[in-house]
Amino acid sequence: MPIVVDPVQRRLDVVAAVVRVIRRDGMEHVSVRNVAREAGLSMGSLRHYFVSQSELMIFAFQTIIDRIEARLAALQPAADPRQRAEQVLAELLPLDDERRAENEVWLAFTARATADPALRELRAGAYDNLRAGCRHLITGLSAAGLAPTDIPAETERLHAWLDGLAVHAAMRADLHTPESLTAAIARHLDALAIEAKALRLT
Amino acid sequence: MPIVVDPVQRRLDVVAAVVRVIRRDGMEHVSVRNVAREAGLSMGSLRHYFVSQSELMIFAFQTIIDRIEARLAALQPAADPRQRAEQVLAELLPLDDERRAENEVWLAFTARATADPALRELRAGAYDNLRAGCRHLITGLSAAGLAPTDIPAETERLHAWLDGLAVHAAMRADLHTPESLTAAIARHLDALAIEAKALRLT
DNA sequence: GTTTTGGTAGCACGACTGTGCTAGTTGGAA
DNA sequence: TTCCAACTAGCACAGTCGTGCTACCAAAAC
Repeated sequence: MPIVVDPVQRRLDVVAAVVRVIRRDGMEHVSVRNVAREAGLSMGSLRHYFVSQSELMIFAFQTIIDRIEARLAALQPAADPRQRAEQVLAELLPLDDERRAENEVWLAFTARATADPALRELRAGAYDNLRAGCRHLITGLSAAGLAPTDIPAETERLHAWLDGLAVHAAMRADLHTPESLTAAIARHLDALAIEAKALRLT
Repeated sequence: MPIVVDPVQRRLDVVAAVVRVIRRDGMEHVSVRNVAREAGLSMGSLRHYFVSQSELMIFAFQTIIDRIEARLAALQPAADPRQRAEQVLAELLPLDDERRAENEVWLAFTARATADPALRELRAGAYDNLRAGCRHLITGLSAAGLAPTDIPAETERLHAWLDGLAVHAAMRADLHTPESLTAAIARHLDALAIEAKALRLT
């Protein structure tokens, strides 16, 4: 073997190249050749790590998903449900460059997944996981009297609001600063608490 | 001239073909050839109506945007702010096949617009218009005591929730029935009213 | 009648696509 | 040393891409 390079790391390097191409040129320019060039590999070499383009796309999407879920899992869970919710939601919104990139790429894959069965399945799984995470947050808040007791309804509302805000942040990054996004988080959580309190009094 | 066909109608027919290709095969298969075949035209004929692919894409996106905004404008505005809000929000969510198709295609264009300056501009304009519409609804609700008085904050919240729900409906059409979507609208508007009332009492 | 105009059709070109395939190269194992 | 597996490189093929271009046709204008 030549210079020993961890094959796992190589595959991740290729994913990084995919991400750069998507962000710079758009999903429609993600070809085997472009990715190979971006990764500094020959076509043949790239094909040694990914036998087909579809395998490459699936691995790239899965890697992005894994990274986001790993970051969430690594959070030191706050005991206070309100703090916990702020923590998790802040982790899921594009508050820094890394997450801005992730968010853009996520959207690109999400769109492509509509017409690609394999990507569709990955997307559905990620959707379900995020929905479960939202439900968990709402359950905690609700138990503390900080959210209404209709768990499914508030879960759906939080989930839709969260993804919508992420889409908006990707569409108009100039209008959505880290400050405005964190403020939006606080506002939604405040609203849930106020509503819960009002419902309790009736 | 041969059979006289309204050139405006022809262009709209081509847009319909674009929509079908996007829904059936995905945005990456929208080529001049595929669209021409889908529209029952030769390549040369298609190019008589659209000199370039980019002009075709821009016109198609603009047409979708116009159609949605025209449908909104055609609504008989209810006097009651709550009914008005329900009316408008229901018009913007994919409650029937026509709007499901529009929603899917809208998402595809939205993704493509990230790397295409011309589409980006159209998208930004549509975003601003929808945001203004949300602001209008919130202003009416707020004046009637049915929404908190922080107009910008509630506008952003409504807008994000709305677009997020539309994305979710496109991603998991099976989980988002017309019934669940209209229920979600009612729930969010109820929440705004409850919150407004609670804030007024403090 | 001829000319003009609006529309249709499709070939040709060069560029790019994914993938099959062969050849070569390198470093550790036998 | 020989051998082998991991890896790199890139050519070849068939197909698709957007677009430039010419040819053709039918009806309206002249």
